[in-house]
Amino acid sequence: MKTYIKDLSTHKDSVVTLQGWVQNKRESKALIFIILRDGSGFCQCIADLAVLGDIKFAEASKLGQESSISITGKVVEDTRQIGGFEIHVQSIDIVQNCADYPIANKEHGIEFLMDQRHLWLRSKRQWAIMRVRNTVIFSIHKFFQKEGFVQMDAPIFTGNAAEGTTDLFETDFYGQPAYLSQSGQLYGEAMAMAMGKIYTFGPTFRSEKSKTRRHLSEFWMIEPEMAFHDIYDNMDCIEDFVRYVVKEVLENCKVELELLERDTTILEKTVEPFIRLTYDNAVAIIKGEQEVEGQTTIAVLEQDLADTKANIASLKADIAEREEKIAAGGMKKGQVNFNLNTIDKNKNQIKQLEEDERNIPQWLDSAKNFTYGEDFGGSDETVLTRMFDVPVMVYDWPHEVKAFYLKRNPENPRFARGVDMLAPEGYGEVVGGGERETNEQMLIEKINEHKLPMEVFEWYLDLRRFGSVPHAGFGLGLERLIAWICKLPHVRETIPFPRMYGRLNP
RNA sequence: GCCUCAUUAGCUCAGUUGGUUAGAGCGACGGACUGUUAAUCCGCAGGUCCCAGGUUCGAGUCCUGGAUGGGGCGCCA
Repeated sequence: MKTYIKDLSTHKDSVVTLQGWVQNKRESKALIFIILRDGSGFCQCIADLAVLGDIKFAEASKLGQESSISITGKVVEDTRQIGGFEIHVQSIDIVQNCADYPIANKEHGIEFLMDQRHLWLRSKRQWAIMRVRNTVIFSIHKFFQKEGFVQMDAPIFTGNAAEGTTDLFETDFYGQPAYLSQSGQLYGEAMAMAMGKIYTFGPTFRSEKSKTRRHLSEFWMIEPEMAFHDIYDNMDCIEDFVRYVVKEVLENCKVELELLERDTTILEKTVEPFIRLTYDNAVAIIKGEQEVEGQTTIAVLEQDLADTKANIASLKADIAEREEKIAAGGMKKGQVNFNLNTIDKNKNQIKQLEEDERNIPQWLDSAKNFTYGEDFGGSDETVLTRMFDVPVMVYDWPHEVKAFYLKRNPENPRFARGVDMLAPEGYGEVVGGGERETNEQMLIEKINEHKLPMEVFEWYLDLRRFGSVPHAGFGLGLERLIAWICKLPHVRETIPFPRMYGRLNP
């Protein structure tokens, strides 16, 4: 039976052997501090010259970052350490000593890190994110299984587009064109008529040339579909589902969230009811015509812009002050380095803030001039969710802007019964779904309206000919959910090897 | 497809109005020192200033075009 770092608390004061990699190392004449990582966690190991002897100690002191080793030593409680324990080393076996590991313990640029993705996955932040991803995936399955859903796999090769507008990746399927799946939903509907409640969990491909923090070319989507469910049942399901997953992460990923420095207040708020708004209502809020808790979006955004400007000014003042101090001289070298590093960090922050400074006025403009009847843009979602601290569900959309398969509101046919769930803190659309059209004639009209080839939808129309029932479902973007839960600046860090516009390797 | 910002040492960045031999920190390497938390201190090495044209007595700096990357819009989860 092997021992892992996560289980050290059960081995207090006994001697164990750990196998792993040198994450970092500090050395002196008689002591070496090795931060060992074994995939399950991180642990400081102290090697003493008096214990190891000259030869072994010299070997250990030469260990490069990410060298692979096996360490035997005593487990000692030490509250200063991450896991609360450290190892007093008795012996070290070197599996491989390596040198010149490319990723240093310092700030790197995103392009460099993405090129080193195969190695970057080993670093602490990425370790934490991948473990949150694992917990999210596992809890998604747990939720649907406990609710009686049947998991199904939709095909990845498809002969048609579910929604004509999106760009598809074309491949060659024995001489005829085929497209990589951009949604398993239509197949999910067929399966729901067989199983009652189903969910898909699979990869999705979209060749949108989008370079934003929310887009990947290959991402994972979860698509439940439920027979005898309407739009309101659907919203209940979305809410229960998202609440459950967030709760599971909060319970099982404490160490990871702490490592990511995630403020969990907003996540804990998901126990409260989510906000439900009709499209009309949401538009009024976006345009600043309707207040939320005494404030309009316009006022909030203008305040955000003012805050951003003030932040930039104070960071610049801080830099100037530090530069002045350094120039004045008399500072120790260590202090100078510290100040230089801080200046670098501030400059990076200023760059990000300056992008906000450029973007916020655009968003403000777009919100003020929002045309009723249009779909929300990314910035409109940001503006809307900025007003609330729980997820927002917007439903009953103008039918023209939504997919052909959505049901019309029988009381007001201008609206289609779609629903989008927008995550707080500016993360925007995480879920899109709705109640499906059950009337065959309405569907045929819509397919024609969208200029889609009727023949490939014949099988889909069969679902309306044989025992058609009200049904609803939604699609959840796994990476967007993880990005929000971890509060990451970009979805690219939520998937082991991201595929996006301009990025196919490694 | 459109808009915008950027590209200088292995990495993160300075480089003033165009002006002599392009700088710093981190990392690497050599040494000193220490229950250290990105330790600290001393020393040393390290450059096709993204590419191609142009303006100029003179270009890292200005202009034109291109490549690559960041961010935003459209589109979407």
